Amino acid sequence: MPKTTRLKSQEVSLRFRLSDEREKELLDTAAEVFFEYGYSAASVGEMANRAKASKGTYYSRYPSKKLLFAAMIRARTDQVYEPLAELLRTTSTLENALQSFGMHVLEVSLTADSVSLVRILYMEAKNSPEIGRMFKQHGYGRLEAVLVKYLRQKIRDGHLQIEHVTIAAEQLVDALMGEPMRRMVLSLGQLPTKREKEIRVRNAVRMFLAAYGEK
Amino acid sequence: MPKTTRLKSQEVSLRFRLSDEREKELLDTAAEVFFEYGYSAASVGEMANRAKASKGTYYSRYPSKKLLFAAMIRARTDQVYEPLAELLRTTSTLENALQSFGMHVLEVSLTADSVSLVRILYMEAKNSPEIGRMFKQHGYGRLEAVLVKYLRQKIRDGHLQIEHVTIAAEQLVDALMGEPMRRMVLSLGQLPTKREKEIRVRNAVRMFLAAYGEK
DNA sequence: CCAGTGTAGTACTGTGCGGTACGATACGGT
DNA sequence: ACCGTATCGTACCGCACAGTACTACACTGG
Repeated sequence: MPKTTRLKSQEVSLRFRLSDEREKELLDTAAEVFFEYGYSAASVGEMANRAKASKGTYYSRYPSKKLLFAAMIRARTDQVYEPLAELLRTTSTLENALQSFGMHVLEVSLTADSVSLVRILYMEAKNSPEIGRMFKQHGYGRLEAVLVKYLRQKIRDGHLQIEHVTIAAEQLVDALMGEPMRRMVLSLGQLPTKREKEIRVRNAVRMFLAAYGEK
Repeated sequence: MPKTTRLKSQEVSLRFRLSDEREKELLDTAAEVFFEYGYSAASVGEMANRAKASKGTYYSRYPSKKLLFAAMIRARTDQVYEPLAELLRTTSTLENALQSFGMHVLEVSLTADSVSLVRILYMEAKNSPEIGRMFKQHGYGRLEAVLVKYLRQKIRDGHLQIEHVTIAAEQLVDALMGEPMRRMVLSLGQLPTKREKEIRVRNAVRMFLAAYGEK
């Protein structure tokens, strides 16, 4: 904030050519430390050490630990959930489309990084509801949106009959990844095997189509 | 734990008549503070103040903050999930049984307390996998177990056809409470209304029966 | 080669916490 | 009435951290 002000007051600045890269490094390191210790126990000094930076550098770019955290969350959320925007462009069967959508969702959602992200978001959303809102909006809300849009199309085409589309979409996604995600978040085991993912996806999709598909 | 040992070694002790109550108070206050601030940011001093106790009292009963936390988690987990043991004793229709099971699960899982519990568990399980295991074992694992047992019975009776019973059970429960729980944990809104609960339960159960029920 | 700017490194301040120690007190059992 | 024990209240220690300040260096553009 003070920095921004200063930049503005000098109008044009030529200082930040490599700075984008460096900013990414700084935020990645911050994420690493935040994810490892949790918000409160994470120390900005530790981040500085790992990033071979100094606390001053962090504090010159982000006026407080809290705002550093927010910036990090925003960057990571975009990073993890952006790839989902393109899903379901497919033109194949309904079943195949949902099947491959499911696999993609599991693939992208069950990485160590996104698990850490989810974990810390769940915790910090308690006292910062805007964090929760941000995650809904830029995070898993995207996933839901793309699925709902697809489902509505298929309803118009007469291939599906769903009364509460949003709820149905949420329930499909939850059936897909609820337990695997919980297992990861609770440190109860390794990532599911490809085989387990397939079984889960197939069962969820079948259940969904049995209830809402044309017959 | 040390207390228990001491009791045992002296065989019969007459010291702790009121102590059970007091222990509950101490752990409840600890939970309050832990839930409010998160593990790291919670202070034992604050707990002592709120409980009109002294830090010494806490430290005489629990040798460290971490073990206090563990004791608290254990107590809360039992407290929240014990009532689930009796579920599904019902003798009514399959659909009605699942329906009422679903409503009970939502009822018991979506209280402010159990949401706080889940939240902090998700966070702390990262570096203490035994916390995660404890929660699985004494917590939502009970829920799963009772459902699986019931489903197996109904499979034997020929009312259900399920290949992967455990996965099916998990997916049913996730479809039931995934989104409402997430909304609570992310501080995205109020508890679902009775009407929303009913819709979610009905849709989940229908989906489940459409896939696995006799037809 | 120089001026300007960002930053690593480090030292410092203030604060708050985990954990300990201890005196005063209340109370139940003999 | 006396003893033993648990606890309260409080003061204390050591430490770690957020945030600040300053110095020395490195780079970049002219």
